[in-house]
Amino acid sequence: MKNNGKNTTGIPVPTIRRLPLYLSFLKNLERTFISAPEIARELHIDSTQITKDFSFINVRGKTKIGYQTSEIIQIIEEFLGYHEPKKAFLVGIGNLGLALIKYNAFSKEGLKIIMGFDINKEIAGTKINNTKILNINKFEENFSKTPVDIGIITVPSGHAQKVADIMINCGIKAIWNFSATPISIPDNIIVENTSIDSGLAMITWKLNKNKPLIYKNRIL
Amino acid sequence: MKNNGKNTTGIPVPTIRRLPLYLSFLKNLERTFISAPEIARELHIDSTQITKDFSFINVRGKTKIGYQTSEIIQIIEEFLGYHEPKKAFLVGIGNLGLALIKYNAFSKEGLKIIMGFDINKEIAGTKINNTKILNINKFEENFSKTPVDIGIITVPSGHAQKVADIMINCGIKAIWNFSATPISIPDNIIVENTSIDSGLAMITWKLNKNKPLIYKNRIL
DNA sequence: ATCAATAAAAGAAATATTTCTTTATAAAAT
DNA sequence: ATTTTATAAAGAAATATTTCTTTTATTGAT
Repeated sequence: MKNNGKNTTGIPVPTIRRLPLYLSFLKNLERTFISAPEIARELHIDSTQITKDFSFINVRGKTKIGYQTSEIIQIIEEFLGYHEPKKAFLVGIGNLGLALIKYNAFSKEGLKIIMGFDINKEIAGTKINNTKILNINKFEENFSKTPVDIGIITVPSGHAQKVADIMINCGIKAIWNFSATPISIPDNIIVENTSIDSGLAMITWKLNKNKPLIYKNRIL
Repeated sequence: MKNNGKNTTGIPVPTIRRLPLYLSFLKNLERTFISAPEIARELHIDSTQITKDFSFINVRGKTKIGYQTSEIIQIIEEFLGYHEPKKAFLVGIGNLGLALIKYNAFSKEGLKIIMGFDINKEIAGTKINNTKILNINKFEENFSKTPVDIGIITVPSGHAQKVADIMINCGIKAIWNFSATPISIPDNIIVENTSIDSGLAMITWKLNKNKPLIYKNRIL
């Protein structure tokens, strides 16, 4: 099967994945200016990669001084759309679903989980952190009333596809899939698989190899 | 800063990250044989990439027939070390920490969280899913008694480095960091940052770009 | 038995990403 | 004012990864 989509933006996907890392680091920093080599030492990322990453999103630094932290933060947040919050429905009020609903950081990162759904009838009608939980059969109805951009899937593997189908049917734009099973979706819908298992795969593989540094760059 | 570690194994990191995906897909499959093009259609990954990935780990298929599912499963599990379980201590019994401890799949994936720790004195002494929860000041003591390979960090951002320091001090081999803040570690310790934020960054960026397919390969 | 079709395998090519090298610049020190 | 030093910036090179192309093998159909 061929796949003809191209990364036409010129900005590498790994760069985008590193941005939240920079953001988190810089926000905990009590400094007005910081140089790329300094960030490099702390984050164990090659310093030229940092300057390259910054240049992709048009963050400019001053020779001998470094980059202005507030400017980097502002530009990254702007780039990632933190200032125009996206709404989401979450399906699967298990442990992970609960964790995500309660995860405070999302609100600062432009994500609002405005409703949760589950098959379990006992939790339907309850509230978690001001987020209403409803039965999954109310998904479509609520979507029509208040459409959201993102559908978050935190159900057990076996049920992920069914949930995805409901979301697709409603016309959702993006699906964030936390289940271990990959889901089938039409090509015009955005999917992001955040698989905990992939992290575990990396760590166990590194452990088995028993080498200190496996790959050039720590943050893929 | 230069970084001289090389990926000397020849097997690409993205390939390793895709392995759990194949595994999950194949385990839900009631088939003795499957071809790469078929997997490709389901997973939306280029079929030649699948054959390449399989060839890296010495999975061999038969022309016109495809690959034997049980063989792929067996080899991937072997490669990722699922058969020789790794032990872990987890620090930070918040929502995410709880979710991970209760996450059943780990046991099948070669990870055993054998103890949990937190600063909250109220939960010290309790049990979650047969996993003892203790005060963080008991970490070192328990580590000496039953050393583990992996330390899992699920504390809020501000505390991640402190926890990492405790782990490093005990001589842990690998740290799996779920906090948003990157941690500083000596180069001989394995780190894996599983950042939920990086997934969110991707999804919001894709949404902002509003294009159907952003990158050639969906699973990085 | 031969032919057509499907799919794996291997290698080549293309692309993406990282790393290195050089140059330019501005601040600090002499 | 001049020199030194730290650092950003830009481009080149190297490397890694993906995608394409060709070859080969095997099944099933004629």
